[in-house]
This record gives sequence, structure tokens and C-alpha cells, in this order.
Amino acid sequence: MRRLGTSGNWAYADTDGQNAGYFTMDARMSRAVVEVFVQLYEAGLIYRGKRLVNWDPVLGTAVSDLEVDSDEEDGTLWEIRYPSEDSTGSVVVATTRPETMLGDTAVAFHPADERYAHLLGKAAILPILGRRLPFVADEMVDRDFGTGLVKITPFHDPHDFEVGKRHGLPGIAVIDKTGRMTAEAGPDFAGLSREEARGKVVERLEAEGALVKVEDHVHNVGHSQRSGEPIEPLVSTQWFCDVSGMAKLALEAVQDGRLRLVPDSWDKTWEHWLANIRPWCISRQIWWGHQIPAWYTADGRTIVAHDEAEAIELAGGAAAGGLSRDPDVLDTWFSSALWPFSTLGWPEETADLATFFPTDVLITGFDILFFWVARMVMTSLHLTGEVPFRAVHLTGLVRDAEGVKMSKTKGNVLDPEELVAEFGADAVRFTLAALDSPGRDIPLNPDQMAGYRAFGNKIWNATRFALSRVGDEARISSDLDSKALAAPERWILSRLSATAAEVNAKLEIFRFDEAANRLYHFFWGELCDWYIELAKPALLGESGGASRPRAGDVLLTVLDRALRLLHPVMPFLTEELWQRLPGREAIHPETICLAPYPESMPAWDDPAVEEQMDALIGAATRVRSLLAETGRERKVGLWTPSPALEAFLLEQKPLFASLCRLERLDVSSRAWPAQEGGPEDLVAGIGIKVLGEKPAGDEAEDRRRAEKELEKLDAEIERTVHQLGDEQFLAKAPPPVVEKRRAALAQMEDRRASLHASLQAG
RNA sequence: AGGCCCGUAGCUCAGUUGGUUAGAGCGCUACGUUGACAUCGUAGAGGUCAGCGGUUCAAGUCCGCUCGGGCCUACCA
Repeated sequence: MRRLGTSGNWAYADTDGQNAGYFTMDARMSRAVVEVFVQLYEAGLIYRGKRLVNWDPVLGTAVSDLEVDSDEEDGTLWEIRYPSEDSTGSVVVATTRPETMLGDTAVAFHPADERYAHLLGKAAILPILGRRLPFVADEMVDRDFGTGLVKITPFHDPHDFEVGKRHGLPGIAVIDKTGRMTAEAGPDFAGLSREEARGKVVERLEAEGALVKVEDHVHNVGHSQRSGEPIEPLVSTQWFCDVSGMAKLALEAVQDGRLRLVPDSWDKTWEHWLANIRPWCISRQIWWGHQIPAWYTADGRTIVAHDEAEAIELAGGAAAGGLSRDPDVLDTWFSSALWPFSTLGWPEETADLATFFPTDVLITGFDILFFWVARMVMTSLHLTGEVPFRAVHLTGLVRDAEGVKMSKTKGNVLDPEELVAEFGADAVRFTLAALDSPGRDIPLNPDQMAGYRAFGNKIWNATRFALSRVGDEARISSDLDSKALAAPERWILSRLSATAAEVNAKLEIFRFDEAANRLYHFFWGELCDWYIELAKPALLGESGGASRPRAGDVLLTVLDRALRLLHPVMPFLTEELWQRLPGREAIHPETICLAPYPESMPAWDDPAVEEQMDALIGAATRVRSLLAETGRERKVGLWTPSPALEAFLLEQKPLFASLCRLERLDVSSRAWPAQEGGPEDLVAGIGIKVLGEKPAGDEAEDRRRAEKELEKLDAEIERTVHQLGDEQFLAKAPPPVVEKRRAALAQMEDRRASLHASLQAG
């Protein structure tokens, strides 16, 4: 993160004097964990109980619902016949896990299912083991699935566990914590693995003629996120946290706007998850982690305390004898959930907590929205009454150039350090910012990064050029009077102001991509491509530069602000260059990091000059294009009926000529007579005519080009004429829109006329 | 099963509250440059905005459906 230029308060992270930052097992963090545990326990929100949990037989621990990934698998559905107790008939039940039938204790049907109402009070007999299975009626059963009868295995299925509780059914554990069959499964099966038992049960059923049907069945199987093993639902004594109340608080915080999710398309997902949340299993049977602060007395009492001394005291002093501590540890996310305030010293009322809590924004990937973000929000609201941050900016996942998730096995992992080494931290940062558009993942493409590295070069070279040419007197100026400057200077200052306004607005709404792109286009497309070119005559003392006061000051001033605007995205390059700008000391004596972030400058906004300069830039672009297409001598005439525009063009004539490298440029208000063919094109009110001779030989190419353009033009004119003849359009569209169309039509017709003329002439 | 997102140029993506010849970067072609540019500049080719229907004077943009892709949550034994 340091190499990427993250502006963290690293010194703050060194408070333990070991340059280690915070570690979740530090005394300080552990203290918060214990405190929260004790508080929630005393409030009755943390409790210990025997429940059906997600058990990972490989790791030998319980895991939470979030740590179970369900994957679709091709499985088998077995239909099994269970005879009635009174041998008057039989019922057929279905299962995807035959081995669990050894733990069946009932058969259920829907209470409103008339097909089976008569079975109530009766029982079926479990094949193989001969156990008596009473029939129970429960709404959990889907009448339309299979036969409408469900075998109930309370200790190996979450739904069956609930049914069992409702009907007072016993549970029988036939699978143990290592995933092997228990003695309860019977001597034929005890000790077998789940898979072995499944095969043997099916074999036995077949032999007994109890197997009715075997069919392929696609279903979802829960796998442990950590080990990849199928999760075994097992009954086990664990610690749970009732988060329903906190979840409600977290839900409300988003609903009433105290917490903003960005983009807000996550709101519904947030609501859905929190509204349906279930108790969180927080104990783990692993040795790494925060040990649960609970002790057990010899006589079976449970004591929850901050430490052993307190536990002994609570247990009644030394008389209590040997206390044994619960060996379990907490889910790693339990301590992570406390992060926003535990790092700041909570439960003490520290100065840090007062200063930094709540924070402004959390930036993270959506993949840990529930694991981490939701839990931080829940614990903060419950324990401090405040949201931990006011906004959560959820980014996409960084993927490879093809959009494939990076993974070691696929070998498509891009190492940030290697990227930094190849492209520079600034280019890496810029790429990440530019690609971070809401609701999308981030495909990291080295080619694109190379493009942004080139942008860095561009910034470097532009600044270097400026420093070498502005002259010794030039300084960054905070009080430039735009009105006293020439048009190009007024234009770039106006554009700078608009850019600053836009970038600030985009940052405000977390659109880092749009902010970055806007800056890219300002710097390269407006500052480098146009302003620096426009400023060259003035800076180099060439013709056209005489009436250009303070051009050097303007260039430095624009660079200063452009670098400051870019600094959050490209910190290294901008700092390096900014340090060299004459006059930057007045903005900040030490570093660009601490210089104010530029905002719009209303005094520099100049729509009139922007309009004139847009016309000039548009005309210059078209002139270049016409010259490039036809290869004619670089002699051009410009014409405009507007006296103001004519005056402006006359003023900028040397500049225009240099921009297009013209040998000759005529500017007049004289329209070309029809017999001269009229202007070749009309751009922003400026008629353009190339006066140079055509080289011989490529008339055919000219004609082809003109015909192609004419074709497109005719279609567009027809469409526009039709539209302007539409009464509905004229009546309902806003007048400015209609006006714009009329103007566009007039221009297109002019263009068509000149194309016709040149075709005839040619 | 419910929900969310995406489908725009060869590739990766923008496209504000609907306003009319749809943009960028990279790639490609031509020309020019090496006196800011680890090249850069100028110009150019390239798109029936997944499809169908609807609302509207006007739809890439709003609504519905279909197809294709991704994800989240839950889960039928």
C-alpha cells in the first residue's frame, strides 16, 4: 500500500512502537473483543446452546452460514418404501442422502394434505433398522414435491431439526464430527465414512426390495468455504449471537440515510440479508483466535468474565475450585466486526475515538459486504449508537484483462508490485480509478495501464516544456485578472475552472472514474493539444505572441491547479513536478499533499471566449482535415458573416496560421460568390475554403469522398426536414431544441450546396 | 425460487435528469514529426447501441417480454 502511495497515517499504526500496526490478537484489540463478549452475554444476546450447526468434518469446527457456499451438483434422488407399522400398507419417501435415514425419527406430511390425514397417530417402520417412525403433520412439507411425504432426520438436516423441535421428536446422531457413522447407525454401518455408508444403505435397501426408484437429480450441496468439503449439519453445543436487534438497526441506518451504500443498488440486497438474518454461530473449534471468555465450574455453572480472576470471583472465590476455560475460539469476523472502534481504543473514551469515529467512508469490495461491513455496522450501532462510517463505497473485484477472476491455479494473477515496477504506481492507481465504475468489476488490462503510463509521460513532458519556456519572471499567480488577458489564456483558465468544478462534483459522489477521465481529457486534450500549442508563439517570442501578456504565468497557474487536481490519483508524479513550479511556496511551503484542493474559479468562467475559441478550434481541426484529405497547398480562406467573429479571427490570424502550418491565410467577411464554388465547409459559423491548387491525379478519390459524404448528408437532411415539418414536434418540443434543429438544417444545406458545387467543378 | 448487475467500435469500457450525424483508450490504416513528449502529432477506417414490442413530438437512455452472460441470497426432501 505504501508503494501505491496510500496516504495512511503510518505513524499512527506504529503506536505499539514495533512498526507492526495493529494486529487483531494485540492486547488492545483483545480487550475490546472480551468487553463486547461480556456485554452481549450480559444482555442475553450471546448464549450457549445445543443447535444444528454447519459442521466442517475436515477442519473439525463449526462455521457460520456465510462460510458455506452452495454449489449445484448432479446427484441422485432415491425413493424408498417405508412399510406401515400395522402392515396394512406403506409410504414412499425420497432422499438425496440415504445414509441419513439411519437417523430418521418420523415421517411428515402437510396438515392440509388429505391424502395422508388418516396416517396421523400411526407410524411407519424404518427399513434396515426397524425403528418406529410416527407420522407428524407439519407445514414445512411441500405437498407438490415427490409423494408429499418427507422423512424426518432431526439431527442431520436444518429443516428436520425445526420439525423435530415442534413435534418433540427425538434426534439420533448417526454421523460424528469426523464425518463417520456412529454406533447409533447400527453395527453394520458404524465407522464407515458418509460416502461408504451411502453405498451400503442403498445396497441393503435394494436387497430388501425397499428401493422404489433411483433417478438423477440436480441439487445444491453446501461446501465449506475453507476446506471445500461438503458441510455436515450436526447437532453441537456452540456459542451463538442473536443479531436480530442489531440487524434491525443496520437496516434502518441505510433506510433513513445515515449510512449510504454506493452504488445504492446494494440497498435491496442489504435489506434482504438483514431482514432474514439468523443467529450467528460465533464459536470455532480451532486453536487460533480469541479464546471465548467463559469458564465452567465443577458443578456445571457457566461464568463469563473479562479474565480468570474475575471469573473466580464471580464463581464464588477460591471455593469454586478448578475452573475450566472454554477451549473454543471466536469466529475471526467477530473481532473484525469491532474494527472501526476497537482500533481507536474503545471501550476507553480515547481522544482518537472522539476524533476519528465515526469515519467518513469505507472503501471495500462487495464480496465482504456481509462478512465484514454489515457486522461492523451492526456492532457499532449496538455498542456506540453510531454508524461506523457514513458511506460505503463498494468497488468491483479486480479481474484480469479478460474479466476472469484472478487465481493462482489459472496463473492469471497480476502482482501489484510487478505492475508498479513496470508501469509506475501512478499509472496503476490511475487505471484502478478510471476503471472503477459502479456496479462493474475491474478488468485490469496491461495495455490500458501502458496508456495511462503514457499519460504520466505526457504530464512530465508538458511540465518540463513549460518550465523551460515560461521565462525567469513567470510565477504561479493566484490573482490573475482574466479580463486583462488574451483569448487563449482566458479560454484555458475558463476550462480549468469548469474542470475543477466537475472533478469536485464527481469525487463528491464517488465517481472516481469520471473524475479521472475528466482530468485526463483536460490535461491532454485541452491543455496539451491546444493551450500549449496556442501558447508556443507567445512563449517563444514568435509572431502572434506580442499581445499575449502573462502567458507564462497562466501556463504555470494552470499546471499548478491541474497537478493538484491530479494529485490524489497520481501522487508521486504530481508531487515531483509541483515542487519545481516557481511560486508554489505561496500555496504550500512543503508539499502538494497539504495544498488545498482546487475548486472552480467563477471569476475565470468565460462562456463568450469559450464560444469563440470553440469556433477557432473547430475551424482549425476542419482545415487540417481538408488539407490532409486533399493534399493541397496550405493556403486557406476563412469567412464569417459575424463582425465580432471576424474581428476575433483577424486578431488570432497568426495563431491560426501556425496551428495549421499555413503558408497563407485570408480572413474576411466577404462571402464566396457561387461561381467560385462557395465555402468548402462551414464550422461554427466559419466558412472554410482551401485556396491552394489541387495536385493532379486524385480527383477520383476526392469525388468518391464527396459522394460518400453527400449520401450521409442527404439522409440526415431528409430526416431533419421531416422532423421540422412535424406539427407535434414543433408544438411539444422545447423551442431551443427546435431552434437547434433549424440551425443544423441550415448548415447541412450549406454544406450540401458546396459539395454539389465542388462535384460539378471537379 | 427471489433479488441485483451486465450485453454499445476488433478488445476493454464511458454515455449525466430522454433532445436527434453515439464517445474514449488500446489496436488498425495513411501522412508527418525526432528543437516538450520513453515518441508524439494530424487525419482516417470501424457501431442496425443483444432481439422484439410499448410509452413519447423524440429512446442507447424510460417500461414490458425474450435471448445470452455474471453475481448475491435462500433452498424441495
